[in-house]
Amino acid sequence: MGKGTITKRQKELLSIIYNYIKNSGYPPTFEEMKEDLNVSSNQSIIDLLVKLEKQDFIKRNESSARSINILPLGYKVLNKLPLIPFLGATSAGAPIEAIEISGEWQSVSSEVARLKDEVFLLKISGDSMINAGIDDGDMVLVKSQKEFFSGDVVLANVKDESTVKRFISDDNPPYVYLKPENPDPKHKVILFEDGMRLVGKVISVFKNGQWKSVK
Amino acid sequence: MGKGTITKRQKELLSIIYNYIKNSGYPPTFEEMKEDLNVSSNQSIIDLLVKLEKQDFIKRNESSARSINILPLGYKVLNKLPLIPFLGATSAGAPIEAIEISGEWQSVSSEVARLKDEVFLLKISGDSMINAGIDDGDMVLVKSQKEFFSGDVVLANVKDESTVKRFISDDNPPYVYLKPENPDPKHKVILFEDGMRLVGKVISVFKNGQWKSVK
DNA sequence: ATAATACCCGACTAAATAGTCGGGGTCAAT
DNA sequence: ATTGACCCCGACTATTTAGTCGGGTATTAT
Repeated sequence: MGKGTITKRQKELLSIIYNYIKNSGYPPTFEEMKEDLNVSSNQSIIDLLVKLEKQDFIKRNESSARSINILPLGYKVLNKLPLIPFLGATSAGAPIEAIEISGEWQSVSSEVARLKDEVFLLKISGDSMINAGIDDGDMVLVKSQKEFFSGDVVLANVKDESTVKRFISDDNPPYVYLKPENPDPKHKVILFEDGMRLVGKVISVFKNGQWKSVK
Repeated sequence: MGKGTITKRQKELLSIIYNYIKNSGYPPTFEEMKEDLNVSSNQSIIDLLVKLEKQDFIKRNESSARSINILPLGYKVLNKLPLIPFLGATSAGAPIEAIEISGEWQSVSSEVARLKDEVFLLKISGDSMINAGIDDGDMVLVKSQKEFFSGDVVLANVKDESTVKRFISDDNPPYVYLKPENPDPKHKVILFEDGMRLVGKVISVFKNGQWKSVK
């Protein structure tokens, strides 16, 4: 068997690693893998790990404890993503709400908590960004970050409200403000002032059943 | 300073741990934390870890390498969840597609890959479940799992297709099948047979701009 | 003044952990 | 028959890693 395939035993170990990480938040040691795989020799584990690594299912940091990463190919071969080809035409994710309203979701809460910092969806209300292709009721994907460039569509906290606008910053003359994308004069620019905070960048918008990137 | 507060140094270490996990997928060792915190003694790290632990910001597995978990309170104190109160009225998540189409997302790919196994969204095509409140074009949240109860709305793989139906299993007399929720007789029950596989439970459906749970 | 708290040092020990060495058995392909 | 891939054993070593010991300083509250 060559590259690209996986044997039963290799898959068993990969699955053990996957489950261990899922349950404890960090990867297993050799000892723990030996126990779970029901073998007594370190060499057995190493043999399998080396093969998993050669096929790009995992990555290891040598001489370092608990340092296995499962790579995308690894998740794929574990059949943990059986729907991906089907999902190709759709989209996927984890609504924070669904996770927080029910105790049923505790087991994934640590991963979700970590993920929540990175990206989240948001429902838009208002029409101040229609020229950027973001309409009332649309859902947008926001990536939480700290550095922004002029021209980014951002999610900002202004006083007690959150708003999505285009962020403009120019040095000459120096000015910084948030700009609505709607020609109607009732939408005014918001000068950047103390207490305002940029929360994240708006990456894409869900429209007509699919995701489009925001420019 | 008592329980519930956090000092500057403690927060620095917590932040170091957070970033390390985010970047490598597993927690740091004492040595790595010493380096990042710029101290030379293990005791410095232990002092801080013990205090973080007492305040329920982290959990450790004693005598075990790289075994720090950041607890929900820890994420909170790190101010990594600034939008949660606001998001309360909306929904959030990480579209798999958005992550895979752009190189920009590599840094979160390992978390996302892990999460993808747990929950994902799916766009429904067909009207076989309209009586369960799931219509053509709706987006549903599916939780990947292995145990199901009779009555659950499930995502099943039947031959080469995936379908969402209600799963029925009864002991007396013994029968197991998938049931459409549409009175039109063109939708027939699907008897459970070899090769069929239940992939996950349909938890909620996105409709009229908000998530509703599926019953 | 004294005590308590937070943070730190450097040298040390004990345990956990990854990795090595030199084998062996099975199975399928050549 | 022989080879190679795959998986395994048991004893071993080297390194990494957590934790200990006995201190110290600066700051703040009592």
